[in-house]
Amino acid sequence: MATIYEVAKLAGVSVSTVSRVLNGRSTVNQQLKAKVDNAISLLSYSPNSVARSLASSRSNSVGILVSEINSHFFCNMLTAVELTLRQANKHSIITVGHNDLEQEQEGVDFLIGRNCDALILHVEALTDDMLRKVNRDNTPIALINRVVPGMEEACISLDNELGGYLGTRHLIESGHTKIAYIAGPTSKVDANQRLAGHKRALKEAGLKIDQNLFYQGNYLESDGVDGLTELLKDNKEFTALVCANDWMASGAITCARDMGLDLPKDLSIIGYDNDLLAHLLYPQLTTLHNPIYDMGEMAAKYILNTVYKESNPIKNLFGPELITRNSVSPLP
Amino acid sequence: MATIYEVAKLAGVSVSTVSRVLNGRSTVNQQLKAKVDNAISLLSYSPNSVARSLASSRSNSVGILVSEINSHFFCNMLTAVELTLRQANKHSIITVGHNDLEQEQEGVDFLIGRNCDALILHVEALTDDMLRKVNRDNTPIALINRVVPGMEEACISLDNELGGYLGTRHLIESGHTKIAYIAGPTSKVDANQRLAGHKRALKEAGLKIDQNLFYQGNYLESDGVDGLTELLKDNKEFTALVCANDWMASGAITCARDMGLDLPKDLSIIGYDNDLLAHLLYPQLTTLHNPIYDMGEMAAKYILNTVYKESNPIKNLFGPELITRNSVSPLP
DNA sequence: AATTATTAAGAAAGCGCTTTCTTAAATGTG
DNA sequence: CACATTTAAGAAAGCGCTTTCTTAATAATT
Repeated sequence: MATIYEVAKLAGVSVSTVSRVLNGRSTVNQQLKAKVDNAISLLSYSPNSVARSLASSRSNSVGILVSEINSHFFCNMLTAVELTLRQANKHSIITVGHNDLEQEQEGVDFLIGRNCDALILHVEALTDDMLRKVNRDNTPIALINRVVPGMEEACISLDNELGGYLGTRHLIESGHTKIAYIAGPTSKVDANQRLAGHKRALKEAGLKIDQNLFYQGNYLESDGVDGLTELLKDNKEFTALVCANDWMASGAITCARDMGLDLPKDLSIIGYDNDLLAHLLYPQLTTLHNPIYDMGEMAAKYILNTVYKESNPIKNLFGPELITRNSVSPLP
Repeated sequence: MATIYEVAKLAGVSVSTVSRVLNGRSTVNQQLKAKVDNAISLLSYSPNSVARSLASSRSNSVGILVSEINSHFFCNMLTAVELTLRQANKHSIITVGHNDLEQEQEGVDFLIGRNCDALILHVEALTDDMLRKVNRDNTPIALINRVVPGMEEACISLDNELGGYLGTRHLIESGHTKIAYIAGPTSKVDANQRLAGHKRALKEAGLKIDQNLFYQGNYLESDGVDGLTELLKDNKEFTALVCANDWMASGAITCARDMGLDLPKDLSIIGYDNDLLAHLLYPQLTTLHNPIYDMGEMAAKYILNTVYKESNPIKNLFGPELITRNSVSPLP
């Protein structure tokens, strides 16, 4: 790899001049600029961004840390973030934290050590204090799916409670009154919010909350199977089932079919997230759209605003939207 | 952020000594080491990897460039690569090329400029020559799903032809003789290989290749719908359908159901890739497993061997495996 | 024409580390 | 005890850039 010195030598100018044409800042004489450009292409020179970054303490790249990378959900988010940043000529450095405190911590350190101009995080293990500290220490942060007190304007999140409410209300409006629920893990804020919305809808309709119609799941497909199996025991009565995410709904659908139920006539099912799989299921799943793509885009735009002087309008709270397909049937 | 100087000052030693304990190379006096360790934790010092990388021209990170990041396929691969590297204490810098020559080129330059010790690439636009050049220029490369003459040992690929053969042979063994085919784009090597395998199986069984039973698709779900619609026109006779990937098979299944066909009795369908969606479809899809996770892991191991002196056994060619589910029914 | 203000380009310092070179101390040898 | 050999720690150079500081040349002002 050629260095800036070789370019300067070949062009017969100083390195400062080369640096200037490289960065297009101060005006450089046209002829000199031409010479430099020529030398650059002759040597097929490409500046070393590590050196650049060290010297300028900027890097034109933002660090992205996600919990996992093995689901469509995160891919969707990453695609949006990467694309938005790329369009602004910024690079993405993507790292994975596996929901583990140590790994998330290490990931953040790595990204900061790499001179990232900012971070976009989707993390669970790091505490609010840690996040606030990083933010104070001169590395701007955007947070997805999390609200940290004191840095609200940097948080892009989803109104999970509203989604929970809308889903259950849809069932109620379709005539259902006996509604079972398979919940997500209590350790996750979003799962609790979704459940809270469900309860609000029941309450509003004057329906009682029946602990017999509740199953504690963990967001996995198998929890849908186990949950519905459990709920169907003892001939409990219900005509509709709310699952806190689409994967559990998928498991429930498989289970219901295996039990010989005719969907959606015998049982209406509703999911959450509008994952890619929702429209592949049979019957196609009615669910709540989780606009994670848009949220990723928004987080990127927030960073472009704070670090790179753009001025995009920012929206911090996103609303889920009911997507009606074929897994809910009205009760007469 | 504290620097190595502050650590040295606080510990009362020279920066060289701090650097030595940091890198654990030459022996350092126990007492001094203790002092340094103490100073490090007192200042919660974390070395700047940009500076480190510039000084040592190593970075302990490998660059990963993939075509896209919005599919389960790539996520799977990335997960494997990231995990394998992480376990060896190496970091991953992930970038996306969007199958565009300029973007792929830029991505490679970015990663090299970031002093990546090596690259793992899943690219289509970059030419063989370009890849060989990068490889010669001192940046070791591993290639996934591509074979570049002259650097075979760095290429991890799938025997697509074999998969094509196995799928069609499975149908033939189940008694089918009239088999339609929805192909992937001719611009993709893997698509052509899959088709070649299909033809070999037909030939071997003495069946003729019928152009009427062929549809040219593009790997999209909608191509499955369009393809089957087209094939069903004019009452063409066939009892089985091979799709060059699972997404097209998914489209075909939806289409078949919409046309009132009873699957798999009226039509056997087989896919390719064993994408996550395969087991969600109804009927669950018989398909060929594409071991992309294992391939990603292998590519990472190859890099660990060449750059970081490990010595894992390397396998360059992976074989697909038939996964039988419920979308193929035997003909009497 | 003499002075000041502006501009363009070079010189050099510095970003935060690693690593080679040097020096001083500790150890071994006859 | 004088000398050679090994070892541990510090000094300093350098990685490839950016950016501030200088200086020289040009333009503007009175």
